[in-house]
Amino acid sequence: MEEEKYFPKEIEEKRRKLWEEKKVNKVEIDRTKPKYYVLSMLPYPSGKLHMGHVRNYTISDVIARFKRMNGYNVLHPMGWDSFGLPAENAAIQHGADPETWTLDNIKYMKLQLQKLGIMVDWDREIASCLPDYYKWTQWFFLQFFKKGLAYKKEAAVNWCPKCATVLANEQVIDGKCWRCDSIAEKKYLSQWFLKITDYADRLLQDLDKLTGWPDRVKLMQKNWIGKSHGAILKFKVKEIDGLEIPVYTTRPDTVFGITYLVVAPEYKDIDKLTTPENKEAVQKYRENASRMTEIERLSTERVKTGVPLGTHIINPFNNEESEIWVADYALVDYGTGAVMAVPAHDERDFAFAKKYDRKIKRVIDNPENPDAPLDEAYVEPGVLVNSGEFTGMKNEDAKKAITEYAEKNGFGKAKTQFRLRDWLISRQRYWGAPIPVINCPKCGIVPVPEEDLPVLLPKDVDFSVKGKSPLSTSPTFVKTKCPVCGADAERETDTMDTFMCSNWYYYRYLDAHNDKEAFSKEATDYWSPVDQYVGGIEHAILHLLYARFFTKAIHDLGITGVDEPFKNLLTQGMVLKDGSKMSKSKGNTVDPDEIYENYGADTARLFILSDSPPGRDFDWTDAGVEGCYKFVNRLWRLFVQNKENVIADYKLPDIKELSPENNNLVRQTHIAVKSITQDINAEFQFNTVISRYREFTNTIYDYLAKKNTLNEQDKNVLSFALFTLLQLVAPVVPYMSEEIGEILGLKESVHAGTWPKYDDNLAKMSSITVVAQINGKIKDKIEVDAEISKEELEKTALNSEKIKAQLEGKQVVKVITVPGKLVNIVVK
RNA sequence: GCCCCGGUGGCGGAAUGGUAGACGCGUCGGACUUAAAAUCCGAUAGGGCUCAAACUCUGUGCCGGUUCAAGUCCGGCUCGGGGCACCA
Repeated sequence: MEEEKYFPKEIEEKRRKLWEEKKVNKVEIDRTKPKYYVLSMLPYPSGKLHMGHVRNYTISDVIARFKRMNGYNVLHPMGWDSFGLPAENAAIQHGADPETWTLDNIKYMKLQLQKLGIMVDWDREIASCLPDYYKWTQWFFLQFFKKGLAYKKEAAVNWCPKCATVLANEQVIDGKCWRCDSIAEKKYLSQWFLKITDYADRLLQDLDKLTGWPDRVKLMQKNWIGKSHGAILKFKVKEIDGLEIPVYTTRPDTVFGITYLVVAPEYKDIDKLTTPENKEAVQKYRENASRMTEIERLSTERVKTGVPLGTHIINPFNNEESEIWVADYALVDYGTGAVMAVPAHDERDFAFAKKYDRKIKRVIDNPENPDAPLDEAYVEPGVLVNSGEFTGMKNEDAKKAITEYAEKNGFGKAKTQFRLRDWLISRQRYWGAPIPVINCPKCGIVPVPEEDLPVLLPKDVDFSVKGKSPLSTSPTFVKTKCPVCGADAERETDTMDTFMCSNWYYYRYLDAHNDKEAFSKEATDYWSPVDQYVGGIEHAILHLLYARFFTKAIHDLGITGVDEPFKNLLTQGMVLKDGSKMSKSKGNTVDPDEIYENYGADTARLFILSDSPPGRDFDWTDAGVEGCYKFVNRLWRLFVQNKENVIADYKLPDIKELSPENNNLVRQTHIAVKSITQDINAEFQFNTVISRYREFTNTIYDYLAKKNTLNEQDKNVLSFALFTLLQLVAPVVPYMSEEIGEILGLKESVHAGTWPKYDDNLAKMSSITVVAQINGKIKDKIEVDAEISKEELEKTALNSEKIKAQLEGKQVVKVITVPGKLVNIVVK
């Protein structure tokens, strides 16, 4: 018999074109079905797909296909996070037009994605760099501005002195400029911020609602938001009437132990607080600090430094005077920018006090060991000493008592503090969405009227300009009229952080061509929230937190009804090659095109799901691809070699009428359906799903190996097994299963069909193996009827020859019987 | 430093407290072939005793505990990975 060989390239090419022509993945609102929105993090169009993309999109695609076969109306869209630095660098380095560069990459990568066989409704494709998209990014900015959620203030940015340019956080690697290795400095510029801190508490509290998120990610967000409880305490400055320094502390109980006070180098009142004798030293220290910040980050042993200002605070609790110092271990943008120093009970203050010979005053004792020497800061709970009327209190109680005392006397109050800072969205960059505001000399900051959106990116810019946004070099862009008073005015030349674009893309897919609004309420009401989000763990904090913030903000503006965007989250691990991270510099990357060419996308999909659970790192090996290619061929042969025996409209006789082998095969089929369905539903455990594919395939091969000829019953049972297998593998190997469905005479696409159901009564074998143990050690394995009663099972085990021999001369204390599993006989 | 997660054959990894190592990769042996590729069959944690089988002991990073029964639960270490990092 002439064997029909498996040629993946031909099949995949043919199928892909058919799917695209027929738009088989087109999806619309359909209220007759439950909806399911599966989303994968959209790629940056860097040039070529990498294996991380392949893994990400295969996972989401298999979920999408599985859900569609289970009767859901499934949306699985795709788009491009297409603003960003690489495009701009291409412009700087070889004069490319960022837009052309980006759109060319999109074109190429889109084909690569289509070759992967993902079921995407490409009519909903979006690209964040196109005006019909960024118009709405700008529109959202304006809504935030109107609500007071977007504001401008002076802020520190990373600055490369050699390139004379601002660096994004990601461009500062180990404290150095990514391009020239100069030490990055801090510089102060007026920048746009979004007030994410207004949402700190809700972002924290609502983490509890996200039961479908990995605990790890929720914990990372929780730490990032960093809520703490403490107090603001205000200290009068002895030398300056009316000037107070407020500090934030989580340890008001240690207030009697203050021996000095520290302000950050950028503290606003620092000039007032510095005496003329100290002016020079303080000035020098502050200059150094601005330069040293990043260098210091490099050192593991952070040496604390500081200089005194010459002024003093008065502690209102005991009227003691203490020096005020400037030290860079105080952070200007956390708390009040000033810290009360209690060396006896804070490790940092202790180290500083030792270095500069400051007084260390103990105010909390360990009740179990009150005379222990203070070799290091004592930070454990204890009892207050040397603390006036609070002496003798437990320190936890004293926190409250001292805060209340301060509040009553007007020099303090309780305070909840977050580590989360407002989100700096200004970028002095070209390839981003322009911030839609106008600076008018008379009216100040004026938002661009909504009807004038989008504010288009100009083409006439100089990319090589240093130290400011390239937009500022455009003669046509900057000069404009004030929309309020009509006077000559200038446009804002900063663009928005690309995270602002990726904040809301998953809503645009829902109504991608709407030119009246960002998306319709009808579309978001139907599709939101995202049921399953799939993407890399590297976005655990920033993107996922910004997107949550965005959703809450537009929820409060009445734009959507949901206040959490992503119901379930799957964070997939990295793709490694032979144990180490794939990277161009190591030369160990794998090109998806090459895999498509040599093995086909089906094999690539199968392999990338097969060896590791989705959440773990995955090691790509050449041997592994080969192994999966063999299995795909084995599957192909199983179907194609038996096509003569397959009955498309097979009928399955009652289980009681089946021959023993057929009975067995029917049961094995139900077992396969059950375990595969459960493994996908539980945790998207595709690695075990693929193991089951192999087991079930082996079962059918074994069945056939024992048959020379097939009678009618055999053919019907075999057809049942084969069609079920075909449905089960369809989400993972979509091209091959579609081709085989046609070869075997299916009238409609296997992907449009339904997911097989299982019968719990049939999803088990008629006889099972049970272990007989003595004191927990296995002594025998016995074959029993699956329906055997507990009593019968116990009797059978006790009657086993091996068990009887072992029980000789011993006394049975008790017998534990677990039906279907084991019998354990406890003896002494 | 603080927080989190892991440690199972040569490798990737399976295992609702109930047969540890499913499934695969690799390796070894065999069949088919003039030969090779492909394919198919078998073996594959370690040790003891055996010609062989049967049998038996030890094994999930280390030490201890709970339990009839522990890779799984609890306590204490240790090694590896990740997140945050002077947050007062």
